Amino acid sequence: MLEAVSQLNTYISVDCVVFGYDAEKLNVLLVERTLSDDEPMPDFQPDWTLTGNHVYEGETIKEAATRVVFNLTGISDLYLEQFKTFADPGRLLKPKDQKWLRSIGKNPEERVVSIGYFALLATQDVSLKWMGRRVKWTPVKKVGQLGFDHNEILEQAMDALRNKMKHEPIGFGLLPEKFTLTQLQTVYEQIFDTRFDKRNFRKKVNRMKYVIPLNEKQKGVPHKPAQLYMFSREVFEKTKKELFDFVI
Amino acid sequence: MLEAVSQLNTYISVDCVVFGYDAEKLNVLLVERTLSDDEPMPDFQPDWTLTGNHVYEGETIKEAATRVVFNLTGISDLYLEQFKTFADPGRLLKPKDQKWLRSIGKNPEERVVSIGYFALLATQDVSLKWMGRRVKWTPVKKVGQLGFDHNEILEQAMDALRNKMKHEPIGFGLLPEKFTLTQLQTVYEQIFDTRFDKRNFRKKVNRMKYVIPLNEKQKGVPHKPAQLYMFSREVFEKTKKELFDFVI
DNA sequence: GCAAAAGTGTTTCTCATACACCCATGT
DNA sequence: ACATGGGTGTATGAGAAACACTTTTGC
Repeated sequence: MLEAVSQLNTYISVDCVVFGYDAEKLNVLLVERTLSDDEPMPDFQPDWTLTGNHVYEGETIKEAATRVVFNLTGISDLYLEQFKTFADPGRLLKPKDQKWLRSIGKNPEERVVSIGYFALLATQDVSLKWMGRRVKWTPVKKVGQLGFDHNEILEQAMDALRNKMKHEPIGFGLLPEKFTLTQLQTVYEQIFDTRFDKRNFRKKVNRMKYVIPLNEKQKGVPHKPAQLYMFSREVFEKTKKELFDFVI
Repeated sequence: MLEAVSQLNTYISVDCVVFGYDAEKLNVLLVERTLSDDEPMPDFQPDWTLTGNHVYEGETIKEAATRVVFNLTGISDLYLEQFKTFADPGRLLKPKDQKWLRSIGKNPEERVVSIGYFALLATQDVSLKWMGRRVKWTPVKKVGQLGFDHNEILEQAMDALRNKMKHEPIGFGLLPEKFTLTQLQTVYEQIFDTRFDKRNFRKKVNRMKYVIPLNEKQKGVPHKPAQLYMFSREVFEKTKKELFDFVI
């Protein structure tokens, strides 16, 4: 039984909001919540939660978050950022959450600290791994009621994502390595729920020396094939200027 | 003995990086770290740490952070933001940290989660409270070696402060309610370690409708007295526009 | 009257915004 | 040939940046 090893730290967990963009919309990775087989509980209807886990002994919290994402996606080289910690008493008071806590042998009165991370992926790069539970992508706009306080965590992750995307070039993390300018524009339009003018958007991107055109075009599309681009973090780090813009 | 009450949560603490601006430079609030009187330990030289405390039973983490700041400053109406959580194993392995942990009856092997908050104040609004320990303002640029991993936490708080100040109007939290434009400019110059052109700065601030001139001027200064201004969060919330600027 | 900081205007250049048509490909 | 998205230029207005002198007060 693994639990004995990690017992000491069952009160520290990481929850990962894994965002995956599929060329049309933003999705989030959910796993089914069931009770362990040892302890069947017929009145527990499975539902869905964000992905998360305890932090193991000796493991840093970022390692724990990386492990959680890797176990489900096989990907470890991705944008991953700690955005907020959830540790209020009574954040897991719903009857179903309490049942679940008891089923894994936890005292449901005890406070659980969840450190929230969000991660960015292009869904096309991923094939989901079966880890003994059902796993699925769900469009963020269609997420229903989640287990624990995960609707709250998802909302705050979206806020953090939007905020960061406004000022730093992380949107590329949602695209495949080679992408078209229309794909890039669509990512921002989807996440900010707005539209941009194509010509102005491209003029702006043109000034960003870290968005680099490749000697390559789309293939097999039933229209004029688009130029492919890549993002270079190295060039970004060299060319960015510090800015000062407390907002009007 | 208070400890019995809060025993369950000694593994969750908040650390508050309280920034205070004194019209010249940015300071941070430090408290002296000593061992409890019951357990004198002659080879433990007092040193300094950020302010922090356990989270009490039934208390939210933000309440805990507010309490920590209030106990030392008497102020509860201030900018306070959770910026990062520190929970890695071995973050308190220095011999002095281990001694201190043992002195309060904690197992030094056990992981301690610290949720980091930063707070903003004008030092002139504050008279520090004696809470059984020495407390002082120290210029951020002159902070020496702190206890625990608090140098790391302070650095990350500075990063978070700078980042937020670039894009949101929180610099006002470091000034008294009524301030001059030169004071405002100096805050930003100090924190970003740069200089701005006075005329251009004032033109920019002029466009910010939420920086409101008062019918009041400085008094008793040996030069032309400056116009006083205040910040209005309400006006800000109404007039800000969402912006889109992944940085060049 | 002098020391000290407050306050103010113009020019130049870059960027944001608004807007409509031709191009290359697959079927 | 036609349907589909790719790709491009110009004009206008706002803001960023650079730059030097006059004003008001306390002493």
